[in-house]
Amino acid sequence: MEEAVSLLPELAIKEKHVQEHRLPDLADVTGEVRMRLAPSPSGPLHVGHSRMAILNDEYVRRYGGKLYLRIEDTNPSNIDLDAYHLIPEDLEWLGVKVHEIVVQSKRMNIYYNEAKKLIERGSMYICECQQSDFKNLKLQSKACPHRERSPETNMAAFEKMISGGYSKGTVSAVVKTDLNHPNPSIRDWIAFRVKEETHPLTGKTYFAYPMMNFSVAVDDHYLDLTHVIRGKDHLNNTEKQSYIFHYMGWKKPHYYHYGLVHIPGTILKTSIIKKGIRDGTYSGWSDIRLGTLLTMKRRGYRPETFRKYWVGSGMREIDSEFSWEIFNSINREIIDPDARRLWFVPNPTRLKIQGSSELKSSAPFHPGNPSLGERTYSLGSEPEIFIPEKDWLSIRENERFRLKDLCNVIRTPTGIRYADNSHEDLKKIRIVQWTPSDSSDFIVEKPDGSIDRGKIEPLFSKVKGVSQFERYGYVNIDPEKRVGYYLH
RNA sequence: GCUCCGAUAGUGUAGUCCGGCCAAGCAUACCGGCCUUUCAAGCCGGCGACCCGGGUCCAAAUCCCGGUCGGAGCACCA
Repeated sequence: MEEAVSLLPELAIKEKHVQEHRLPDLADVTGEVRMRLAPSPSGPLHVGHSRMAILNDEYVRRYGGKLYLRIEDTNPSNIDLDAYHLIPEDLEWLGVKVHEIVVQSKRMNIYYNEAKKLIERGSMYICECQQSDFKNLKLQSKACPHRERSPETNMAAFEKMISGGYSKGTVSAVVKTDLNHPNPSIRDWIAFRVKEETHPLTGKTYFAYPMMNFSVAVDDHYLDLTHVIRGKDHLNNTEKQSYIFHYMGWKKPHYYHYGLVHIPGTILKTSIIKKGIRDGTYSGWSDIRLGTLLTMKRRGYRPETFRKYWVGSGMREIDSEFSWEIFNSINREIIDPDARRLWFVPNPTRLKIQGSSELKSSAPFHPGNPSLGERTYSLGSEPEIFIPEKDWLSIRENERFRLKDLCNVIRTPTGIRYADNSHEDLKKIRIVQWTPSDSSDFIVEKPDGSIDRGKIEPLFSKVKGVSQFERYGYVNIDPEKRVGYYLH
């Protein structure tokens, strides 16, 4: 290797420029790791979710081990049945290797059993206070009247609770913590509550559902997780969950909390998207305006882009702004080598090239990759063509400009006239893309919800996937529908 | 208000735990040049940052204290 470097000094220089970010090592790794992704099934995944998926996957790949997908469906009022299959599909597309899927609603008896152990040990009690009373007492660091009841009484109440003996809001199972804890939300937190809704998966089987902090602690233990990576918004939850680990004498996994990312310029909130789909504002989960993985896939983003971006962002606890600029630049690097060039003319203006003999055009599908072939058109004499209205409006009379890969023309008072086909002053004159008169109508849907209508050159039918519309942008095209989805 | 986090160029980050190799690296954006029949890509060069104030130390982006700014959580969501 050293020899090679000295023989090719430019290689050594190159080496310096490809330095990539590497995620920090995890603490206390002994052999394999076991980690998890824990989304709630309220809808498909979006860009924000992709971070936790990629980060966890990266580490399981680095150290070997097991990655669980744990569907957290213990709140029957916030479940979308489609999410149970959409989430694994999103992950597969992202290239995240899930080894096992765990569904919490199928583990209810595990949670009940652990709760009973805590009740026996006097670490959990059943509270029958009014919600507001319970809250007020806690704020004053005072115990509620049910806190010191005997384990037997609590056990009986818990049995009644899980068999449907209480109605919603009248009872809860509470984990004893520390009533003097400075953070009121950490004081005696609720572990189970009654839900009367029908659960999409288990129907009316259960009446008492665990709160996230309880089921997460129990599952993290029984799945024998070594490391947990999640957003900073879980910092308080980590502290709440640690009480369970402490009471049970369980060994805690290592926790990492990455900072929150603000993702500008797109719609991510599942509740808003759902409402929009219901009332017809959005066409579905892959509506062009959304930030779901389904939408991004449809626009032509590559899964590798997500991985590279999130690995580069690391695991710091700083909050940050998602950079579309950088994200798109990563994606561009991946797609550009295969992106065929095409001419698309938005808002076309039809012009006749006066005074021309028969014209022919020939342009490569990719200037950097001649093997992708070329597109050629024979136009006859004095052909009609389309150019973008925007260009036409800014071209002055007598201005000589070039129709790319065709010929130079001059604007006359009434239209355009053939000038020449000199390549000499290409750097000085305006070069405009054009399409022949027999071009197809084509529509480009853009992420801001707007639509560009125009003409696309006939040979677009040979192209599928992401192409680069010259002087316009990258577009993922659907030749059948004659529609493209704007990428960047 | 309370609790807990954090602060490196326009943006995203490396370095911070174990102070010196950091007169701070990389990417992106921007500027200039080359190449090019795209306002794409590529290549070369450039601009640009350790929040502020004290302290410890031979030495601080790194440790300590105070301030400022930003963020998260705050109880029957996950």
